[in-house]
Amino acid sequence: MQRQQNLTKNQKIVLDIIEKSTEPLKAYSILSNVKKKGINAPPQVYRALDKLVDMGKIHKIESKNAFVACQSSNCKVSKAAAFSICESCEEVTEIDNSKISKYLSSFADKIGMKYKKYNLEFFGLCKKCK
Amino acid sequence: MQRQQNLTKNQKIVLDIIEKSTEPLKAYSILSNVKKKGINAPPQVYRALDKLVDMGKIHKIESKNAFVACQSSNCKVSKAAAFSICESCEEVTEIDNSKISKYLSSFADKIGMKYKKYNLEFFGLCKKCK
DNA sequence: TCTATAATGTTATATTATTACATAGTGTTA
DNA sequence: TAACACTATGTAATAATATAACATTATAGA
Repeated sequence: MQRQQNLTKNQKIVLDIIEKSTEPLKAYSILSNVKKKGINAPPQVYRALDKLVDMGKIHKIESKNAFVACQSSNCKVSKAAAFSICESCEEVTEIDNSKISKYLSSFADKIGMKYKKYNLEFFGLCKKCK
Repeated sequence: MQRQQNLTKNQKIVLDIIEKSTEPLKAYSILSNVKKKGINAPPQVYRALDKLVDMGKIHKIESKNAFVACQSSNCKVSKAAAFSICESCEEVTEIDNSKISKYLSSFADKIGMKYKKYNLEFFGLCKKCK
């Protein structure tokens, strides 16, 4: 069974490039960037991405089919993530907001759901673009 | 300029099938269901879907690449949407929650963003599957 | 070492979405 | 009505995203 800190070779390569990026990366963009490191085909990238998401090391921005490194240590536990996305400059920022988490888990209780995780994507114009 | 209530032929066909469905529908599933009505190719479906989303008549469940009819009259204005998704039975339910909206718009103020819309997907086990 | 399991590599293919361009309808106004 | 801009439609081709299937190799325990 794989542990948090024991990333495999491909997982390390993929995580590394995502962490170095200032913007969300798409799977095929990752692929083209890691060809020189011996990763040749989509499944190798997608497998690494899946595991990294499971571990909470990265998040998928669903509305963009792109991946960002987790910027919040909380995610390792909750796998919950919230992002603000600027519709002008495309900047994506992770919102580390325990209030949202708390609110949603109490909301889950109220409607009788068992809380697992959530994904929140919040669109608008950032400070700079406003 | 197109108005809320004046849907075009293709938009009506697509909206109709989404409204009649009890689960989120994918674009190509919609396509195969409307071939008998004279819609033959993906762009016809995607164009209708785009417009319907813009109008707030339907929402896209990003994590599933699928579309559901809006179940809340509020969305027409805010284009904000929240869903609970059961990971066991796949049931998707729209959460009409003004608290979340209010909270997020005040949050936007706080971080200096101009609020446009949000998409929240909330995963867990529903009452029945728990 | 043996064995079970996880990870990797590879080819092919499925699924989702868009581009590009031709055609037809609709409303406005000169 | 004719000319026009604009929206919607139809169609073929292709781009972008993701997975299936299977062979091989590495790794960790018993």
